[in-house]
Amino acid sequence: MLIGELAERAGTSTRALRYYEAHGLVRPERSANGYRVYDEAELRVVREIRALLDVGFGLDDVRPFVACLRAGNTSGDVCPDSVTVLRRKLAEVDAYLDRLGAVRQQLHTQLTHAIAHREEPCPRKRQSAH
Amino acid sequence: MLIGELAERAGTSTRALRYYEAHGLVRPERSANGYRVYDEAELRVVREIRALLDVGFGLDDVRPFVACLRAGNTSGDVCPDSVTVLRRKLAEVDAYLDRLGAVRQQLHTQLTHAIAHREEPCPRKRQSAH
DNA sequence: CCTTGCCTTGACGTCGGCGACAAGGTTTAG
DNA sequence: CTAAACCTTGTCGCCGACGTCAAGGCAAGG
Repeated sequence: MLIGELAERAGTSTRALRYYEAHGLVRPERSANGYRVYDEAELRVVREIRALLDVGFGLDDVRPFVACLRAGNTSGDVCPDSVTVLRRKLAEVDAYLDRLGAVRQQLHTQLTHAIAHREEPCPRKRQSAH
Repeated sequence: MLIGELAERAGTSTRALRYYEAHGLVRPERSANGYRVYDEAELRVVREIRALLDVGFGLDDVRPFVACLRAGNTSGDVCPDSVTVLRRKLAEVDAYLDRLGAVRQQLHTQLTHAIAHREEPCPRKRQSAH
């Protein structure tokens, strides 16, 4: 399988695949003419990468999952390093949820307050008049 | 008041103040030697900017609030344009909360599943043996 | 031979809110 | 005179996951 086919089957771009490779997440072989050749297993790897990136992981976070798949597991999640990352990410998400909740609360307060005090008590202030 | 003092009083940097100015949010006068001179009102403006940026607003989102303050209001929230932005931002935050909630759910599922299937049923697979 | 459609390796652009540095002017205190 | 501590404009760096040319090689059909 060449890069174009893999990209399409994995729902991504050739550029992304080369990017992953440059960062050591994918290692295709090369045919005589220099083309990248991927086997079927790489399709799963790339899909794992995509899935994790879509959830907000960075490439570094993804590495353990890829290694886990390469180790022969059917899921990239089951290895200890992956679990560690999952825990950390879950904690990060929780923290972010808290922050966002607080922000939401503040915006809500601000909005209701603003609507209550529409355009302030006095319509137009003479600001520089005398 | 010069830029350094304003920066300190507003809890930000001189770099940030010049940046806001470059984007039309603050307009200091200039003294004879070319120094930026701010009056007290600008302190409130800058604090409004900071507060909104800290909540996740972009500079463009902040503009209406600044204009509202400049129009003579004690709060930057009360003008219609500000209210519009507040509504939009609230909606954005809500949408993001939903997404993050879903992500959290998925991570949680993934994590519990991973812990349940620690290192897969079969300890070590002979992958190329044979 | 030519075109079409793959593939290759660079290398710069993106988005935002600044940080950091360069090279210089001003004012004040010693 | 000089150092210190302000100020000025200008420009590059950052972070991340790519998008988007650029310039060219290779395979295959008409």
